[in-house]
Amino acid sequence: MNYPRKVLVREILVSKPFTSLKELEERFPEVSSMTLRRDIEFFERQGDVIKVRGGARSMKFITTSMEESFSTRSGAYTFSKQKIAQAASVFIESGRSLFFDSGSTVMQLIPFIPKTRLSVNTTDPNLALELVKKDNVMVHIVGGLLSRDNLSLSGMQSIDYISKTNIDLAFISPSGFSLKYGFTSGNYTESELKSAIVKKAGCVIMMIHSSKIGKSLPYTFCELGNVQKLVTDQMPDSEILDACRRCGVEVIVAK
Amino acid sequence: MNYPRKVLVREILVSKPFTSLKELEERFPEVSSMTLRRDIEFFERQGDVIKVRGGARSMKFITTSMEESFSTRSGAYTFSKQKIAQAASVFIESGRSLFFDSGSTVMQLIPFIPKTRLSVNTTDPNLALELVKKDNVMVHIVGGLLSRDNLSLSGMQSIDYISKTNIDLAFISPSGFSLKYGFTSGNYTESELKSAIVKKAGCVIMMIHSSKIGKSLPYTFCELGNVQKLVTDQMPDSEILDACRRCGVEVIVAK
DNA sequence: ACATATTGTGTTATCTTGTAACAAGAGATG
DNA sequence: CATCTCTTGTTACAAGATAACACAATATGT
Repeated sequence: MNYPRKVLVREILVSKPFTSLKELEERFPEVSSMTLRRDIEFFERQGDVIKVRGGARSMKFITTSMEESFSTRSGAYTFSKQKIAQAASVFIESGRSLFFDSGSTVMQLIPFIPKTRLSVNTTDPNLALELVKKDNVMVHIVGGLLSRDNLSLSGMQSIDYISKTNIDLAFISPSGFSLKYGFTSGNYTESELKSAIVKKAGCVIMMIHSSKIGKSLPYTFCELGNVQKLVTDQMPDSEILDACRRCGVEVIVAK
Repeated sequence: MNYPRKVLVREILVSKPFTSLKELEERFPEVSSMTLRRDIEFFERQGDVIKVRGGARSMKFITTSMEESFSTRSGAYTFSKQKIAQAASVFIESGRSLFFDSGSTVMQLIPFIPKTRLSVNTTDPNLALELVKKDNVMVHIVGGLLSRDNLSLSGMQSIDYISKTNIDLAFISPSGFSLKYGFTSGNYTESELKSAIVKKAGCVIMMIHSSKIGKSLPYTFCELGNVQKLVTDQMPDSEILDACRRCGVEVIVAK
C-alpha cells in the first residue's frame, strides 16, 4: 500500500490550520478533485483533520488554539471572573512568594501577572502547567493527593508542605461565603489545607464571584477576620460591607 | 445582554458531538435558519464548536476524542515504548504504593495498569492528570519546583516528600545508561530526587529505550547494582548483560 | 427626548460545495 | 484467465453557504 500522494496530502493538511480543496487541486492537478475529497475524508477518519466547507482543518491546530482559550475562559461567568482577577492582580509585587488556590477564578490571574520575578505555590496542577509557560515565575506544586473531583491537591503531605513554605500573598477562591459560616469549602481535606494557608499567609486575598456570596458549604476554613482583601464583581449588601469594615477587610469591587 | 436563545443553542451544540442545522431549526421555529447559522458562527468564534457542512461539531467532543489517541501516541519510538511499558506493567500488584517517574516512556504504562487498588506517586503533573481518570488509583503528586524544561517536579520539597513516603515499586526512565557512569540524568535536582527514590523503593524498575543505552549525561543518580529490573526493547550487548547478571539485575526485553 | 449608531434579524437570489451513483481501470487472488 | 476488490473519474443533482439588502429593536450620545 504505497500512496505517495496521500502522504503528501497529509503533510499539507496537518501543516497549517486550514487547507482548501482548491489548494489541493492546484497542487495535485493529476488527480480529480473527487479523489482529493476522498483523501480528506480518509484523514478525517484517521482523526488528523476535520472536514469543513471548502476544505479541511487540522486537528493539531484546532486543539492548540483551543488550549489558548481554555486557560483563559472556561466555565461560567468568565467575564466577571476575569475582572475579579484583574482587580486582584494589582497586589502582586516583585520577588514575592505567592499561593494560588485551585479553580477557574484564580486561573484567570495568569494573564495579569506582572513580568517580575515571582515564586508561586499552587495546589492546582493544571494551573501550574499554564503558569510554567511564563518564564518569570518559579512554579511550585504543593504535594499531596490529587482529588478526582476538582483536580486539586490536598491531604497530609500538602499541609506538611505548607508548614515549611513562606507565603506573602495567598489568592484563594472559596466555594461559598456567608456571615454566619465564613468562608467555606465542600471538601474536608481541602478546607484543612486552605485553613493552614490562611494561617501562614501574610496577606489573604479572597477572590469570590458574587454568585457564591450568601452560599455556604459544609466546611468552614476561615473567618472574615482572617482575611485582608475581598475581591468580587458586584457590590455586596450593606450587612456584609459593615462586617468587612468592622474586621478591617478591604472590599474591592471589580468593574 | 440577554439572549435566551443563544444560551439554549449553546447548550445543544456542546451537549453532543454533532448538531445539525435542521435540528436547531426544528427546535427554534420562531427564528430563521439564517439566525441559527449566525449563532453557530458566533460559537465558532468563541471556540465552542467548529462549523461543518450541515451543522456544527462540538469542540469538547473533538478534543476528548483526540486526547485518547494523544496520551498513547506522542513523541518518538512510541511503539517500542508501549512494548516496554506493557512488559514493565506485569510487576504491578494490588494494593502497592508505586512511584512513576516523569517522561513519555512511563506515561505509556497508564493503559496497562491493572484494575486494582493502587497508590501512585509521581513527579509528572501531566501523568498525574491522565492517571486520575482511572478511578482505581490514588494519585499523589510529589511537591516541588516545576521544571520548565521537562515539566517535572524536583527540589528540596520533593526530597522531603519522598523521605516520608513508602514506595514498593519505582518505575524510572533514565535519560542515559552506560556501564561506566550508571544511570544518568541531565539535571542536578532531578538526579538528586531520583537518587532518593531509588534508595527508598523496595524494587526499582528501569524502563529504558534502547536508543538511550550507551549514552551518558552529567549526573549519575544510581548504579546498576541499585536496581532490580531493567526493561528495554532490544537485547543489550553481552557486556551489559554480563554486568546485569553479576549485579543480580533481571533484564526484560519487550517484544 | 431626540437623532443616530449599533446590533440582531429576515428575505432573497445566487453560487459554491458536497454527495450519490455508476463506470472504468489497476492490481491482487483464486 | 476470470473474478474480486480497491482506487479513481465522471456526471448530474441536491444541499448548504454566502452576500447583499432591508427592516426592526435596542443602545448611545447630545
